[in-house]
Amino acid sequence: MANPMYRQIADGLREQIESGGLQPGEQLPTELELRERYSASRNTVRDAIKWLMNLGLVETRPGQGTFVVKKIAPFVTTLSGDPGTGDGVIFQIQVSKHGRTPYSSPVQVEIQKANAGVGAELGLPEGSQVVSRHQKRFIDGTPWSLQTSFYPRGLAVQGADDLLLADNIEKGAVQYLAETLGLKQVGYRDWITVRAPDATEADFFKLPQDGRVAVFEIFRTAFDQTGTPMRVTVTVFPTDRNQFIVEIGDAPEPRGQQSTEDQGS
Amino acid sequence: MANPMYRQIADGLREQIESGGLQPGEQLPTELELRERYSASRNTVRDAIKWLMNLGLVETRPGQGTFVVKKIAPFVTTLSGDPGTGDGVIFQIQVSKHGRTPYSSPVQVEIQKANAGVGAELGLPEGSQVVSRHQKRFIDGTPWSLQTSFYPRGLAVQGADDLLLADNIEKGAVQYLAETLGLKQVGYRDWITVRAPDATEADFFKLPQDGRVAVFEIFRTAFDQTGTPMRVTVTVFPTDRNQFIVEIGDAPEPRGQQSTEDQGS
DNA sequence: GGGTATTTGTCCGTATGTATT
DNA sequence: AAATACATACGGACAAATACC
Repeated sequence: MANPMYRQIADGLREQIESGGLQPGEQLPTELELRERYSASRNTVRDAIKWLMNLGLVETRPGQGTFVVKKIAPFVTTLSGDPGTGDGVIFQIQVSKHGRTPYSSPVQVEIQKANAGVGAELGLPEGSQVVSRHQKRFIDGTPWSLQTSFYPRGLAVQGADDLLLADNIEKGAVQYLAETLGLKQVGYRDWITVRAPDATEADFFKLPQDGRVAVFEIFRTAFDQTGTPMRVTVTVFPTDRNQFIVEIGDAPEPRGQQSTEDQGS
Repeated sequence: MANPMYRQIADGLREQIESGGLQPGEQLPTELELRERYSASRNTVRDAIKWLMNLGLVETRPGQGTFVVKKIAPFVTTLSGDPGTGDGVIFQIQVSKHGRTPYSSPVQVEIQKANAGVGAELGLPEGSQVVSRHQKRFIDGTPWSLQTSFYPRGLAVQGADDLLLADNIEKGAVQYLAETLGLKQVGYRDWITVRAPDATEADFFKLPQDGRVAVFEIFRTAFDQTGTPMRVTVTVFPTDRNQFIVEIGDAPEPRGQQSTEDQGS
């Protein structure tokens, strides 16, 4: 009896879940029933359920019960796309291609002082101003990613006025910059990290506030034909519904989205 | 008073941590002290600390106390390397280049029946046999990743006998296959997911068993000059000490590892 | 090694609040 | 309004891990 009782209870339930005895979406016995079944106090049963919650296996709904989590059908984004295309356009294309419905919110534009990370990445002097363009993205109505692009303020001054327009740029900001300023995006570097969501992100993605579900944070720095960084785009994706693909060298087309276990809705 | 008391206590402590009032590695007040400071019961104080633990801000050590977590200096792996080089060689090069010390355990070789995922990815019929080569990797003595490569059993039969040797192949398995069978790796596809670690992984990486710290799982399918998959490599990396970079098109060299906040030891 | 104090971990019982049906 | 089920909060008891003498 090495393990504490709440772990044994948790393991028992876990086995039922992983063996399929309890299907995704199905309700677990109530705390009272578990208390009797395992001859434990209600608090001990609750500890077991908290453990399973931290593992992401179950979720509780006050007034209803405890349920086996249904996995969200993940969306797979290919990071190694055309080096000359903007992120918004890529999102629309990739999502549509898989028969799902993309939606991008109107762009929220601000002029900000660059913070340390973005300023350094863009190669701007301390305290420079940047144009920030923020968007929320959805797939099939589900909140999917939060994206903010930063452009040097100088670009807008040099003639790319529409960068300051609080509206989607039809052909994408990258294409627009190519047409107005001759700035061609010839490559980018993505820096991928995983962290706990902040309160705003948890709220938007409807994630639990306690940080159980982490988010990807992808910093994309894009370069023009002179090797100068022309934008930094920071996109945040919940890890419970996003996966990524990178293709290097010659790789045949994948056979479609690996839908691990699409447990539908 | 919208928030429950344990959240208020947690927020108070959180502010002290994020403002720097409590430094990484520093000990928090004991449960007894917090109980008096906030006029709450010990269990309520413990709920507050559990909340902070889930957020990854503190850790508890039985018999000692509760401490602000010290972040591990992350290692950044570039996924978009030379399309013709194997993963083991890349690991050695990249880690050494940043002045850190790589170590790869001896290879553990097994012949297995391919599971559904690997078999499909390699394009093998149901139930085919594969050679599995497993390695543990460390950086500066810290467990860093678990890697398993799968090769079609046929390759060993066709003359690549050393695939079955339980030992590191000096120049890397990929180079070895090129020399013996003329199989050149010309590209690969990485599929990046994040999930909770299983018990074995949590144990090896010294992660908490409750799944607070997630792991990256990267499926790399590598292709030979005929477009045929020649290997599948699955690597697991804890998200608390790993980040990734992908470079597409023309991107200048990064200025070195972004050492977010290297909070030393 | 032993003994003791400190600190967190587990487990119990109970009461009351809040969300949902 | 009533019943059900989870959420919060309190108090107490003992166990286990650690540090120190």
